[in-house]
Amino acid sequence: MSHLTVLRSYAQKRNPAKLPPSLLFSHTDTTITIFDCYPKALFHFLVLPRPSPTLSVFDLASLRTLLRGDKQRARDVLLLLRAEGARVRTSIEEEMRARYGFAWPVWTGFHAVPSLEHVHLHVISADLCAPALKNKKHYNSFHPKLGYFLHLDTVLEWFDAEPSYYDSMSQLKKSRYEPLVKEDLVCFHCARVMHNMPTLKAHLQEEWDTLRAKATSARTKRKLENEATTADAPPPKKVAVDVRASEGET
DNA sequence: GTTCTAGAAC
DNA sequence: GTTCTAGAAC
Repeated sequence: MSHLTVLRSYAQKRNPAKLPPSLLFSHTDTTITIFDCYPKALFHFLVLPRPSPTLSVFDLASLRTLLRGDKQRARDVLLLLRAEGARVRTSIEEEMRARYGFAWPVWTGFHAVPSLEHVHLHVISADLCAPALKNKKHYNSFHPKLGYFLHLDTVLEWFDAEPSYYDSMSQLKKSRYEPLVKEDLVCFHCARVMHNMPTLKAHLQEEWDTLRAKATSARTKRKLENEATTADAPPPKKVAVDVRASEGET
């Protein structure tokens, strides 16, 4: 089996439950959600639409083939992916709180020029802190404002635009998108230009650490205020020290 | 998609 | 001399 068609092979499984648990996150009658094998963020899943009698693997070869086939059917598939993507996002947010004590944004969208066959919706946490994120293409392909990463809601808006606009966008021309991944490394948090990948990765980690510190100190502050209004609450001395320490950083 | 590595960049 | 990128090979 070629590595280029590995996603198709998953989507075609009659019984997805037999996929290894290290790969399969969840499935429905119409979708299969897997863990990305090379996660580019702390949380990174792929939602795959499953073929059916009215939706062949050829229709699902890529977002491009899907959009250029029957338009109403394409919209229906995207709506299924959106619904499942929303469920996955909710699971991610629960896990974010459990593991890290706060939840941060999650992006759902497609690469304009995919490397693997079969439509796959990325559901990825907005940190881009992961060992498998190694080069400029990896980073730029998920940058939320660059244009290569197509947010699902943006693609759905194409359906309500002028038909000529839909026809134009659904071409997903390589010549339009491929140059984008070669652009400068711009931090998606603060828009600063980073001069190489090691510098960018260290900076992204700092940005996420700051995000976490702010979120958890805000929560601790709220908690302290609540306790202050409760007469019988014991003075939370250790926590109070932590709050002063983290507030001093900002 | 990843790995490997030559040679550019520092 | 070492780090880093980017293109070839898979």
